[in-house]
Parts: sequence; structure tokens; C-alpha cells
Amino acid sequence: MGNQKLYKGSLQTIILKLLATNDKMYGYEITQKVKELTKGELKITEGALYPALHKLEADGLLNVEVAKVGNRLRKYYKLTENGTKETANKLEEMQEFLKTMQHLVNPKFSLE
Amino acid sequence: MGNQKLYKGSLQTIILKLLATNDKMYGYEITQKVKELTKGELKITEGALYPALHKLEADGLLNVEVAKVGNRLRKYYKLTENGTKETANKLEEMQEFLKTMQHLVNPKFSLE
DNA sequence: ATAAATACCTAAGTTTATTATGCATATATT
DNA sequence: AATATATGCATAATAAACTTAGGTATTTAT
Repeated sequence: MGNQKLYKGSLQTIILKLLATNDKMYGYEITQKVKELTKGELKITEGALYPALHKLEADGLLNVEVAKVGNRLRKYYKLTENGTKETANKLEEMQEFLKTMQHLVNPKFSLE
Repeated sequence: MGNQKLYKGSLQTIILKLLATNDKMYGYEITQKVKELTKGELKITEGALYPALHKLEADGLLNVEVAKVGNRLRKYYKLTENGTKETANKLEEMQEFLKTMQHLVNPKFSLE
């Protein structure tokens, strides 16, 4: 597993992008999806995830809908209208960041 | 300018990479070089830079050599042998991070 | 039975940066 | 000549975003 600390600052963007692709997801599902998509390279800890979800909800970017599956709770999160807009912004910023960083650390293989 | 907070965690790698390319540099020069290379997208603050340089030196990855230019001091930093090894590691981690992130936020344009 | 997986959560502490200062010399502008 | 900007170093207080460690409870696999 690579250097986890490089991912600092990108958690919100990752969550928003997943919800843009998957419509609605619950917390545990997000951790599993990220693990799967990154082949174990990135493991979202719950101590980071849940506060992040609560903040996104407080900021009006996510809606929550509680579901009961068997005897257990699930909280499904979904993008609000504002959340969809903000996702586009954050993805653009992320793309610019990745391009800049790629250029910085390896000019030969820059994306532009 | 994009989202500065995405760069959190990558400062050490950026410094090491610059020193791998430019042999020796002083602090202020690093801030200017980064601004130039990123076309103003990333501005290294001095409050982040100097403590980072001191830490890299304390960790034995950099050597410092003081020079006097006119009446003003410059502290030239240079990779140690260990620093060169660590730079290679950190650049590999960075490449993996960038690839993973690219894949996460935009699977279509993934680098592999 | 017991362990591991699923599912939520919070609090203390750490890391890494930003913001705000401070000091001093050199150069450009009014 | 006075003032602002650029060069060059540095630290301290604060903030942001995590990790680590802990808690509760249900479901499935061993």
C-alpha cells in the first residue's frame, strides 16, 4: 500500500464522485467500493468517513435516507442539486491538481 | 488557482524531486521554481517550506551549505545519499497515488 | 461458541499545512 | 530621498483533515 497521507484532502472529492456514479450509497458500502476500485491501495477509515459524510450533509451537498435492512440500519446518502454542482467543481480541481502534480514530478509523462 | 488543500502531504516529495533535478537549491529559489513550473497554480508558503526543509535535514535526507551573497545569507540544500534513495521511493509512491486517483475520479482517462 | 464481517458512531491525538508575525538586505518606484 | 517591492531567512498560533483507539449492535461464517 502506498503513502496514505498523499490522499489527505481528497476524501470529499472521492465520496462525491462515487455518489455521482452510483446514485445512492451507504457509508460501509463506500469504504468497500474504494477498497475494490483501488485494489486495496486506499482504505478509507471510518474515523475519517463518517465525519466527512456528516459535514457534506451539513453543507447541503448530500441528503440522507435511513433504511432498515433486517434489524440493522443503513444510511443512504445521495447528492443534492447543490451537491451535483459542487461535485463538478471538485472534479475539475482534482483534474487540475493531478495534471500539475504529474507535470511536477515527471514532466516527461505530463498529461499535456 | 485550484484547491491548495489537495497538495497536502506532497510538499516533501516536491522538494526532493526539485533537488534531484537541480542538484542544489535554496529555500526562496524553491518557492519561485514551483510557482514557475506550475504557472502559479501552486504557491509554497514559507511557513510550510522552512519547517519542511528543516525536517528533511534532521531526517538526514538533505545537507545544508550556507553561502553569502552580497550581505545576505542563502542556505543551499542538497540531497544526501539517503535522500536520493528516499526520493526514488517517494516518487514511486506519488506515481501510484496519481494513477490511483486518476482511475478513481475518471476511469475513462486512467493512465493504465 | 467464536470470530469475522457488516453497520453505525465519537474523541483524543497527530500531521501538515495556513496565517500572522518578525528581522534584515537589495532593488525598483515615486 | 522616501517608500514599496523583492529577496532571504525564521517561528508561533491556529486550523484542517486525518489516524488511532475506542464504543455499540446485528449478521454470517467457522
